[in-house]
Amino acid sequence: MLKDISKVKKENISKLMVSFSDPLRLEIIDLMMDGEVCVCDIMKLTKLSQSRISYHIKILKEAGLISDRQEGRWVYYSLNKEALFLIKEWITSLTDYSSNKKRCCE
Amino acid sequence: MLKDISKVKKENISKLMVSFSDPLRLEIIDLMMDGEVCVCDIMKLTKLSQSRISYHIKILKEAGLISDRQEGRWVYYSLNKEALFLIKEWITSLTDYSSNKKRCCE
DNA sequence: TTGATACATCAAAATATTTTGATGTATAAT
DNA sequence: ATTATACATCAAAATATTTTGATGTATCAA
Repeated sequence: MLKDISKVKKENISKLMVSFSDPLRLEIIDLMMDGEVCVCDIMKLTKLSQSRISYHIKILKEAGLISDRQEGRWVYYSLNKEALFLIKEWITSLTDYSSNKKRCCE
Repeated sequence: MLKDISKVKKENISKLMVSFSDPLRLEIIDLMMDGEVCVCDIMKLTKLSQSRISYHIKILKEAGLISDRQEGRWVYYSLNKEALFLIKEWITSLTDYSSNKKRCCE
């Protein structure tokens, strides 16, 4: 099964996956691929309301997917590589599954 | 379904991520790491209702994450490696993002 | 100190997802 | 032919998530 990875991190994986599960959040993540962004950047680029963006930012942050850095009035958000590696590791463990064909319902 | 990796991407990624976003589905995925399973296997192992399992199986299937193979009365489900590689590739593209620090809101 | 900017947070409404229990379909065994 | 098994599907109810609009807080500039 998921061995060592699952024991400590299953909760995290779940939250991370939820954080990826909204199209708007995927868009925001997409924007962060070019570097740090602040909410006003996202507003300009997506034409979405501020509170709506803040809401999604919060989900991403609580999942550990993004980090923030305040500078004066601005808060800069960026992708958290550690979290991305965690997911990648988990996906890799999935691709290593055994393809045994089993009889079921015996 | 997932054939043309570079082209389909975003829509599929979104569906795949949604399919990962439910704890029950993660459990089902976990069970599939040991090889094929049928609904009755999952029922025995998880003690969940049949229709509940079927519902989640459907989501996973529609996202392209699992494949099915019927044999008599049984339907065997297994993880679809192509889909897993697609996700991995996407996550990899995220980890390659640039970490530029930019001034915002100008 | 006043006003503007950048963002967070809140409660209510809108919307989407999940669960349940019932029913349907195909296969297979008697 | 009848019955049982394995699973799918459906509609309604339960639950969770998202959106909206208003308000709050901190920073900064005049």
